[in-house]
Amino acid sequence: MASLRKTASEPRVRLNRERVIGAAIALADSGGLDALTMRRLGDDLSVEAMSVYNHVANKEDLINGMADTVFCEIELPSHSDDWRTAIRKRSISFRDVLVRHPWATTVRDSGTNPGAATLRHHDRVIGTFRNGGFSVAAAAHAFSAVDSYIYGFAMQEKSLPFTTPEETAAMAEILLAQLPTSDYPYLAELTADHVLKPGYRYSDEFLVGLDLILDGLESMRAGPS
Amino acid sequence: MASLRKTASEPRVRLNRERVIGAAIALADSGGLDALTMRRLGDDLSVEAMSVYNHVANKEDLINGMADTVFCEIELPSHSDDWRTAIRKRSISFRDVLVRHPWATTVRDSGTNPGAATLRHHDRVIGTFRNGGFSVAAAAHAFSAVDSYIYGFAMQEKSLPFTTPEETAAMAEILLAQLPTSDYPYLAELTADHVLKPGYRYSDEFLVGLDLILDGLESMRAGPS
DNA sequence: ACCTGAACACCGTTCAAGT
DNA sequence: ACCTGAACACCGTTCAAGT
Repeated sequence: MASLRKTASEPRVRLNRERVIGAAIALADSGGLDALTMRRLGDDLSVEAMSVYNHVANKEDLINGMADTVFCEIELPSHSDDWRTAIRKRSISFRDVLVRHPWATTVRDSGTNPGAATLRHHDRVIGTFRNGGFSVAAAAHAFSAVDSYIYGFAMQEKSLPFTTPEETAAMAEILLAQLPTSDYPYLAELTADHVLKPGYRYSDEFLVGLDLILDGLESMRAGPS
Repeated sequence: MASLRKTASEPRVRLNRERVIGAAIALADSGGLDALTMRRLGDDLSVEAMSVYNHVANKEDLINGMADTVFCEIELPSHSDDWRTAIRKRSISFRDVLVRHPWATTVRDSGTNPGAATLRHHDRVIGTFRNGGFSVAAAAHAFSAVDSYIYGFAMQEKSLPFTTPEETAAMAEILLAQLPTSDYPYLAELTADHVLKPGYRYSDEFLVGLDLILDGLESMRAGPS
């Protein structure tokens, strides 16, 4: 029944790699990487699961393609901004992309053979540091520090079982109620005096840490190698 | 055949949660989380796969248990060190643990109901900042920044297809040879002038970024909230 | 050139049955 | 109380067959 198209005139779009990857991203966005199944992907494309293999070597190739596509969504550092502004903007954009595609935090396209989008992006980031006055070594340090922070923050954020301030507060109340507060006094203090403050949002921590790192990089740039 | 014990006198150790989790960690350490299969785990324990369910609710429960166990391996921040030394030591220990158990980088025990080891560890880290003179808000910032960095660094490190300087150099040569260097000039420069330098090891970047963050935290602690 | 259906070797998990 | 075997509903992937 599911294989019957609604009308004979339905224009049956030809399958291609781009459509396959797009549908796969949509599937992973809404249900996580676990929901991404070749059979389910075929369903979404109104095709048998095995047809997908005509456009993708295997699941690993599919996921690499997804990662490279998602990398394209990250705003490249602008040439007209100073290094700090440029890196700050692209870092914020990077995190936004990881929030939209949480599965991407655990997928490493860079592994063996990164896609073109990934290479171009990395080149531009390193170039931004170099043109901003960083030595080659300092640019390597900066790149590593900033991207490690972004990936790690996105992963921590993803693992939180709440997002809105209301959810956070509700969760914190429960945690605090069932926590043996005498065993974990500092955790209790942090929860009561910080997390439960009105308007608290873990995501606000992102810029605090990012600016802290950018400040450090500015000193590194100005100071000795 | 596999179900026959070698000798009748073999002392058949009773299964328990601890042994199950230990074997699961060993399996994931050597083959990644993909290699961790209930059936394979049963094999390693000389038991049918289904017996594992007597000691573990399901695979998710198993993985949570593994994460909490691994958290115990992280050196707690010492009470006798100043905050910076204490956090630096435990951060290095944290990364060491994630290098030993790479699968743990993508597993979040903290999610819904963190284990006792995780809670105790977090409490001690926050306490170290508080006793070091950080306000509650600053301690929250510090905790978030440091742990995001550690997780992210471990993830990047895990995804690299090389570890020793020799492997790195070999990999960099190949990359450089097949890279259209005119399209990616800065990536090429970084590879040629930095990565290919004798003794280069990506893991050395860890302390550079960590100390940069600790410097920033020291300013935050001393300066205004 | 692309799509299909059946098949294979796996998964996690349930459940009745054994001891 | 713990372990087992068969079974169920899934996986990724191969391959011969269709168009």
